[in-house]
Amino acid sequence: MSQKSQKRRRLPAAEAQERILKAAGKRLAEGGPDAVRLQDVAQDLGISHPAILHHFGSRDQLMAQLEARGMRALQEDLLAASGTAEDSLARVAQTLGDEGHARLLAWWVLHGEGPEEATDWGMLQDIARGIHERRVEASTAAGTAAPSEEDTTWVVRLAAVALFGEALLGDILTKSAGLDDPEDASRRFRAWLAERLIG
Amino acid sequence: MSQKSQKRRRLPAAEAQERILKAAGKRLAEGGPDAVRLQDVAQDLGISHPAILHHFGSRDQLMAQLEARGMRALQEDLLAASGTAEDSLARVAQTLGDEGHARLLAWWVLHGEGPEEATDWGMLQDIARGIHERRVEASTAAGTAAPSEEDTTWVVRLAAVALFGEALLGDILTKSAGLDDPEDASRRFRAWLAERLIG
DNA sequence: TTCGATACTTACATTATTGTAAGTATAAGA
DNA sequence: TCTTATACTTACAATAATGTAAGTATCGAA
Repeated sequence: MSQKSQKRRRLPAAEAQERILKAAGKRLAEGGPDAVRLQDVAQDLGISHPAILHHFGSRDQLMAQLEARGMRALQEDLLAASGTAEDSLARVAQTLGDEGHARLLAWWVLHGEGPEEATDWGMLQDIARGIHERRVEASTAAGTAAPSEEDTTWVVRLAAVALFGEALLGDILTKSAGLDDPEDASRRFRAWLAERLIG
Repeated sequence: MSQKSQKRRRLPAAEAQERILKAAGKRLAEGGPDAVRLQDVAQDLGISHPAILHHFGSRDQLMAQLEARGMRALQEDLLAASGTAEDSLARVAQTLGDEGHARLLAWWVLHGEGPEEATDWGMLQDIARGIHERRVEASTAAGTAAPSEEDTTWVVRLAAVALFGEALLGDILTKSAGLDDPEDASRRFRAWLAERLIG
């Protein structure tokens, strides 16, 4: 069934590594760190598992690169999403949910030894600051009292934990509520949440 | 170092199983399903790993009982917490966070094949209904417009995902914000959230 | 006190997974 | 075309996990 070894293909190292990281990342997002098995990843790619060891040295080093790569992608997505004022909640939600980043983050948090050092969470402070500025502007434009900085901190924190939780639990909650379209329920919930967070 | 086998102790089956479940549950909450290894659990208890197999037949059956037990405990805690009108958010938060239930839930969600069937999520609907009644009462007492049922649905969903997310991400977010006392930050955030959810 | 059920142990089988050794073959440069 | 570096393969070693077989010892009851 395997396609006859018509001629061994030999990729440049960079591309081979890229493919391996992608395949491993898929398994990581779906089943967590323990689901990243060299043999499985190798089979996904139609190569032998020592080929992976050849490129990465050991499973641990592969996982380290995966972590770094994943967190970098999450950061970039978050930054990009938070930059667009309009509809940013929906964008972050998509980043967390559809892209599987929430699951990745959850795996690392649960695993207890995530990429703490590798990740520059300071970025979140920048985002919070940016949002606070916008909130102050909005309130002055509306002639209402400006929100305190602490209030913005909590609003951002609420958005973060709520979207994260929604990405993980949304489907279960929808089912438990007796609804049938998780997509729709999630969308309406996020709309309601955005309204409530801004207003 | 191990205490000399002075005399083999022989527990009644029920108690032995109880101890095994407890030890396995601890490992489950800390490291997830893959961290529940028969040999480790056995060592925690000072017994040999086939003793566990003797009581549970297989690792899978042990995990099944763990799941059932964990979800039952979570449900009971949630019911108990939601019964007390005052401060119920804090109680649910404690149930989710301190007791490790949020982590358990997360593990199962991530693992993809949680105790779907075994768990009666319908309970959540009952809780939501009870909360809605209280909200309506409160609004009539205050002379304000009664909230729609849908609004209550979303409020409950928000509380659920936010507390869940906070239980998992709280410490990281606190650290990233440059604060130093995660306990205190979490408490203040929950207080702020309660205010905002009710008000 | 004896006897039977069974909670538990030791020793071993099985399997899955990571890692190693040694060789093969392909791409690329001289 | 010859050569060299190296991407990759096959075969195997090492380890760690679950599960099994057979026996031992303890508790409870007759």
